[in-house]
Order: sequence, then structure tokens, then C-alpha cells
Amino acid sequence: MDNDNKKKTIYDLAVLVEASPSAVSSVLNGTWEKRRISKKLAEKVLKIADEQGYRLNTQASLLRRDKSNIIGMIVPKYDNRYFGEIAEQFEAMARAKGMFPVVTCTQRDPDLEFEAAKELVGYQVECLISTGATDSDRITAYCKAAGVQVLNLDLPGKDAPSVISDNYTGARDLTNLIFRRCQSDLGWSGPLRFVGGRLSDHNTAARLKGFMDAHKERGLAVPSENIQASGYSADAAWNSLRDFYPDGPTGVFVNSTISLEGVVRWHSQLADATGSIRFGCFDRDPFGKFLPGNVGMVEQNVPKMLETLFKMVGQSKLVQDVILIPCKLEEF
Amino acid sequence: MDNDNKKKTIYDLAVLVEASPSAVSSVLNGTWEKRRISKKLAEKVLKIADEQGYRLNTQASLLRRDKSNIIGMIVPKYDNRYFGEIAEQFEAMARAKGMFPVVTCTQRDPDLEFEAAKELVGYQVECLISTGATDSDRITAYCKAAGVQVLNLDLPGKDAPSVISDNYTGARDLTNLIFRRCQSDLGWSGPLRFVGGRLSDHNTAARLKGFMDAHKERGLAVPSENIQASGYSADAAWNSLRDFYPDGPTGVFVNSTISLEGVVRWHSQLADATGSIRFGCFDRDPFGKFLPGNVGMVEQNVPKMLETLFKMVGQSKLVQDVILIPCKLEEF
DNA sequence: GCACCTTGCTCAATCGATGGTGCAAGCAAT
DNA sequence: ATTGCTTGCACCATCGATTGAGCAAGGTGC
Repeated sequence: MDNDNKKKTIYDLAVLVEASPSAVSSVLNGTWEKRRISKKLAEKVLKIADEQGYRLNTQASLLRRDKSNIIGMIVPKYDNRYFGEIAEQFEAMARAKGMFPVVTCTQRDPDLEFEAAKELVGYQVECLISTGATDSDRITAYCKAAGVQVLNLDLPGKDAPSVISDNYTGARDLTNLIFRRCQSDLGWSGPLRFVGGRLSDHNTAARLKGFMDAHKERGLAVPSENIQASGYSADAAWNSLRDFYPDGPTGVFVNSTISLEGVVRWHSQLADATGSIRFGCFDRDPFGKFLPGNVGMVEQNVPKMLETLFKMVGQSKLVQDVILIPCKLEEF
Repeated sequence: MDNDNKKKTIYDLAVLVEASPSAVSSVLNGTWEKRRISKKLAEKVLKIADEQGYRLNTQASLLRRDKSNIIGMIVPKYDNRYFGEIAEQFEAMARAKGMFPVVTCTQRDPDLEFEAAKELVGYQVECLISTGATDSDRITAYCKAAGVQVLNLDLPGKDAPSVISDNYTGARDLTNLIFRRCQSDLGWSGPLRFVGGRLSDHNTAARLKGFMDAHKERGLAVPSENIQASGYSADAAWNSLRDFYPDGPTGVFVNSTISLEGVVRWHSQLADATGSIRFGCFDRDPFGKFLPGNVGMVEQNVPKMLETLFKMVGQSKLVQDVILIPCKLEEF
């Protein structure tokens, strides 16, 4: 049978079916009717291809075709539900559209992001989705020079269309929710604290603005030590709170579920004060609802974001530059 | 400059540097010294390639080479830390070894798993890692016929080497921990309940055996209604518990963090009984520690699993069929 | 002045699949 | 018997990069 482990090619099949490689090729790629190959030969080819376990060499096929149908995505991390959902749904939607998705995880490392983007361009992706990229403009510049479409997701970029959450409104709503619950549960009215993320990051900046505006509406000033955007890691959030022992009610706006891990660690180690703390988190995690003190989470609308994104794939003239997708606020 | 959006090829570069395409190629792929190309020409090629934004066409390159250096992985879901960590670390390790990782998510759908495996073979992967695959033997058979190495991860298969956790021991240890805490916290000694997973799945079966053996050691019988392996979804776990209102202390072995979501939902809705429940979970989630009633979690040793796996990549003669990696038990 | 080696390249076949073009056989119409 | 159309394929250039083989120019030794 096929005890030789070399892969079968259309030339091998051609010998077996006693026909030409081009006939075999056209049968296998479905163009045989157009090429007036007889049904009889077509069936014979398919039968033998099946018996021999033939599989198209995608590399060779793509080299010859003009379209690759490959769509690439870079994603920072798989350590939270948000990016996990993005990757999963992106793959599902790409497949549904007959494309081949290639997703690669770049660890929030700008150089790795750029390397990965270059690699994907080498694989002839037709479109590259740059998700949460630290330096998306460098990627965009490279891809533009290579004639590859780029779309930004989650974080905006200057030179390519971007689909992102309405971070400002989501953050303002979440801040208001925390205010409301601090008032009703603790009889206390702020100001709140902001923990996690980076100020240099667009999303953190937009969320902080929503946070600040909610304070302004209440005529509240926010002391600068209340803003602790010390990075995207649980340890960073933990470090920025570890020496803080509240002497009264406290409300915390947590920027990302990763930061939430650090905040919850802090929260759980406070002896008495634990009951007089309320927090809310931008981004959702299914366990969040069950964490004591958590009053609500913002869920970014991933299906809607991806749906919007996929409408732009392959379009050359795109009107809008940054498209904002509303978030959903879940109160616990 | 490069305002034409067609991709540059070595032929385009050859014209610009006034040399042959083969000289250009050998400079770009680093074989130029072996091929006795002068340093002067090499530098000229590199300079112009850079100016022109040249990028190797991987498709064409791979077609000609014998090794692709692509390593593929299929993964069921990105909705939990375990598979997320596997994907992330797999990519990092593959890159560190100079390979190009392609990971694709197959939604626990056996047909999608198989389709994805076939696609990856078409992309000339040198090795396919089949992670948690429902029907790994079908994938193995296909890949063997195509001469592609397969390694199973997380779930074992008959016809290819497998690296999996020591589910039995991990589950027995976790069961013992739950017993211990039920005794010390509640003065109660079982029998416990088992929730989540599928009995047809090897891992669930091994974990259930560990669960049962821990009961046997204590001379305890487990009523059949205590075993609720109703699937891998939060809703399934929730459904299998929703009508259960404990009238005394209760201990639950939760099989996967996804099932834990359902269990916690149930737990949080019990009125009085909530304090007399203890549970533990196979698989870790950073928020688990903060869930009331949770006494511990089993963490699978992903770095060790992948390290073991990568040692086998490219090896033709492999001695051991199923390699068990010990888990770590974390008590809260 | 001739043989021989080294240097620095170029030539052309090749990887596997694709698709435009061409050609032979068969049949009908005149 | 000749023209013309249809059917059913085969031939071959091509995609971009790689690599064994070969060749011309220049240098060295005797």
C-alpha cells in the first residue's frame, strides 16, 4: 500500500491512474468539468487519490495561485478570557468564510510582534489582524510596503483601520457603578482608586479618562497616588497595593482581569477591612462574579468586534479609521 | 521607492544588484560564504534587499527545501488557563528551537480536529501535536499514512507516543485533600461527589479511579448518583447540581475549571448550606484560591509536559508509549 | 609557456500544482 | 471527401527559491 512514507504527489497519482498530472490536478481542485475531463476519469482519480492518502501540498499550490486565503492574527496572551475568546472566534469565523486562520501569540513583546508579523507576511497572508499590539504602526508600515492589508483590533493604530471597544464609556459606566455600590453598600462616596494597565497604552488612557470624568461629574478630585497604572501583570497590581492598608471604605477600578488577580490577592489578605472594599473590573472572567467585594465587570463585545472586523477584510477603500464597539456592563 | 505593492522577488533584486538570482538567494539564506560569493556582493545584496523591503516567499522556499520547520498543534479550547498555557508555551518553545509554530483551536469537535490536522499536513508540518483530541487515533492514522510524526498531549492515543498528566495520582491526592478538609472544617467524612468531564474520556476515567480508590482506602462506598460526569461545560455541571439541596456537609471533586464555573454558580445560590460545602478542582485557575469553599486545586505541569514532548520531536524510534507527568497540588 | 588551483560568480534543473493552449479522435452536415 | 464542431485529454510554461554543476578570469609553481 502506502508503506513508503514519502508524500504522494499528483505525478505519482498520474502514473497510477494513467493520465496526465494536469488532469489529476484539475480533478482534485474541482475544475475538471470546466476543463472537460470525463466523469469516468474524475472518479478514477478521486478513488485512487483516496486510496493513496493523497494530500495537496499547500505550499506548491499557493505558490502557483494568486490568492492564499490565509488570514493571520497576532495576539498578546492567552492568559485571559478576552484574548482567548478573540482567538477562538476569529478562527471559527475565518473558517466559516473559507479562509485558513493562523494565530500566533506574541507575549506583549514588541520585537516578537514584529517578527511574527514578518513571518506571517512571508506565509503570504492576505490580511493581518494585529491584536493589542504594542507597536502596531511599525507592523502596519512593514505590511503596507509588502502590499498586505492590516487591521488593528483592540488597540488602535494611526495608519490602518482599527476596531476597538468603547473604553471610555465602558470605564465611565463601570466607575459609576462602583460609586453607586460604594454609596449603597458602604455609605461612602469616593474618590476611587485606579489599578493596572499602562498610561502609555491607548486603552488605559481612555479608561482612565472615563474614570476621571465620572469623578468630575461628582465634583471629586482624584489624588495622584490613587492612580496606579503599573503594568499588565498580577504582581504589578499586587505590588502597587501591598502597602496600602485602608483605614476606611475603599473602591477600586481594576483595569484588566490580570490586574484583578493581584487586587484580589491584596483584598484577601486584609484582615478587618475586607468588608468595606468594593471593586469592579474592566474585562470579564466567569469567576469574577463570585469574588467577594466585586460589584461588576465590563465585558467587551468580541462577536461584534470580529463581525465588524471581518467586514473590512479584503476591502481596499475603508472610510472609517477607528470604530468603537460598545461594551456590556454586568453588575453583580 | 516601493510604491508598487507587488512583492519583491529575488529576480527583482537580481536586476537591481546586477547579479544572478542564485547569488541573491544564497546571500539571503546565509549560504553565500559556502558558495564563495564575495563579501562585497553580499553586502550590496543585503543593502538593496533591505531598501526594497524584500521578504522571502516562504511557500516557494519550503517547496524547494526538504525540511519545513513548521510544527503544528491542535488545541480544543482557549477558555481555560491550562490550554492557554499550553498554547503559549508551545509557541515560545518552538520558536526557541527555530521552528515555526502553528496552533489551531478545534472546539472539541472531532470532525474539526480531523480537518485541521489534514490542513496542517497540507502545510507540510514536520510534526503534529494533537492536544486533548477526542479522536486522536483517526488523526494518527492519517498522519502516519502521510509520513508525518504525531505526538499526543494531554490525552493518550494508541498509535503514537503520548505525554499526559498523572491524572490518577493527582485525583487521588485531591480527593484526599477534600476528605481531610471536610473532616477538619466540617467534622464530616464523605462520601464525596464527582462533577464534570466525560466517562468516555481517558482523563476523566483516570481521575474517577483516583477518586474511587481514595474512597476505598477509607472503606467508603460511593452512591452512583454521586458521580456526575455530564460533560465539559459550565452549564452541564450546573444542571447536574441544580436540584441538589444538601441537607448536611458536602464535598465535591470538580473535574476541570470549566465545570467549576457551574459548581460555583450552584454553590453561590444555596442559602444556608453554603458554609458546609467544600470542594476541590482538577486544574488550576488563579481566581480559584479566592472562591469560598475551595480547598485546593491540581495544577498540571505544563512546562514539564512540553519539555518532555519537545524531546520527542523528530525522533523516529521512541521507546515509551504513554509518559505520565506528575501534577502539583495546591492547598488553600 | 603550460598545468593546475582558487576565486567568484552564472546556469539550469527542480520542488508540486496550476491553467492557457493545442491537438487528436469522433461525429454531423454538406 | 471535406469542413467544422465537440469531446477529452496532454503539453508546457509558470509561481519563487534552492542547489549541484560548470565556467571564466586570475594567480602560482616549475
